[in-house]
Amino acid sequence: MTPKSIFAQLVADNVISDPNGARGRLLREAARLFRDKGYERTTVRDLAAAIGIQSGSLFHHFRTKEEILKAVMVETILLNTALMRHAVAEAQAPVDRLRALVRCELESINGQTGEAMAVLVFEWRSLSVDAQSDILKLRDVYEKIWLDVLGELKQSGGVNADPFIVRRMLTGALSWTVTWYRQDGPITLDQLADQVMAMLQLA
Amino acid sequence: MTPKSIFAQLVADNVISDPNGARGRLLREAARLFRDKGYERTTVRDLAAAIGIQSGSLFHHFRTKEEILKAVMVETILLNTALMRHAVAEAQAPVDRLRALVRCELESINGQTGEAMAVLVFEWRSLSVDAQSDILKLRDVYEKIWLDVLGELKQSGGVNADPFIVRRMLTGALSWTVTWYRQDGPITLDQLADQVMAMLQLA
DNA sequence: TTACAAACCAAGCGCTTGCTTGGTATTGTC
DNA sequence: GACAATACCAAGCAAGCGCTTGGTTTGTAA
Repeated sequence: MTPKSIFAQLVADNVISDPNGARGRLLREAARLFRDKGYERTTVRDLAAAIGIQSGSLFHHFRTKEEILKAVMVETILLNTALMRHAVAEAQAPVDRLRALVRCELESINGQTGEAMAVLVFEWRSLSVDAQSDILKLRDVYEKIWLDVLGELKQSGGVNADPFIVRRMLTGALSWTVTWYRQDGPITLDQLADQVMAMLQLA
Repeated sequence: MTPKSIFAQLVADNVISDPNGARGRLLREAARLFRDKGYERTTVRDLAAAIGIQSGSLFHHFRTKEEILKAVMVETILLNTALMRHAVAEAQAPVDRLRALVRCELESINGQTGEAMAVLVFEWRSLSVDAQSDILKLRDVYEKIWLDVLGELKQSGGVNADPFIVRRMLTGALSWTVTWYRQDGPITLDQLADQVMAMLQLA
């Protein structure tokens, strides 16, 4: 299963929006604008202009501006949970599974879905409390994949620190790459994943 | 030199504002509001109300709202650079110096100056480009302290990964603690620092 | 007591915001 | 080709925003 075919399957199942449709196009542009300018600084007029419609017409597709932000986050989590699941399934040894997760999350953050992932990380506070708890449930599913792998590694002696804490530290470390890593820079995502493993003395 | 006396010295030297004065009080409240609600969602009326004056009166102390954000960031960096310098000076072995830096940054993020540090990390985009480059210069001084210590450790074989990358990963990991660590929770900041060192297989 | 600056208030201006409204094209279906 | 349903536009409203203004109070020092 390639990332592309996973994506196509989710679109077919109506889990995430078709990027060619109006809704999907808006969500992609919204993610880009939200990351570049922040949710608050992005106006509904900006969003509408990005897909070439009037600002009022936005509210035919979404009831509120916040609903757009939430949709970006929900679809991003669902997609990346699926990608993560497949990445971990293809590796055998616990260390390899961790590397696969690291590599996959780096790809999520710095690849195609990077804008949306950055929004997920940095625009959390812009959501209402209700929406936050909805997203949190989806995140728990995602996080469990990580915790299972880190738990294995702890038992086998690969890591010494607490899995929960390691995961939280890695969340911050990997998310933060969005602020400094450039795909067109001197190091590849594979090399970056290697550096992370080296930092943890696991390679 | 205790953290308190370092703070007092900086106030005496007019490097940072007296927390009892109007300006210092506003900056502390601003940091709290900016962290809790975000810069954009915090209005000048919120800021004024927090120290009990009218919104217009704010502009007697600061020319613009952005100037308040910038002041929060500048003072925070200057304070923490000084704290960091003293922390690293008191440790001897490279590993101990790294632990001192980790411990110090955890304190910055989760202690008294936590609100302001969170603002520094998460409200970066809300600054104008000019203000960003001003802050960046101050950050470089701060970062050099880290890079020197990590460079030593790399040479002595304590770490295998690239110092620049390790620092960036640690920046993310430690900053991220602001989103989940609680001072009144089950683990202390010292234990958290130990976990970080264990994660890096340095303890 | 006077003089003057710093600190503050009350009011509101000009603008932008998210969102609504009433109406018009466009599309799919039988 | 009739007929909804869908997608969109043009206009604008009510509220909130950062900031300004003219004037008053408070602190300080001669």
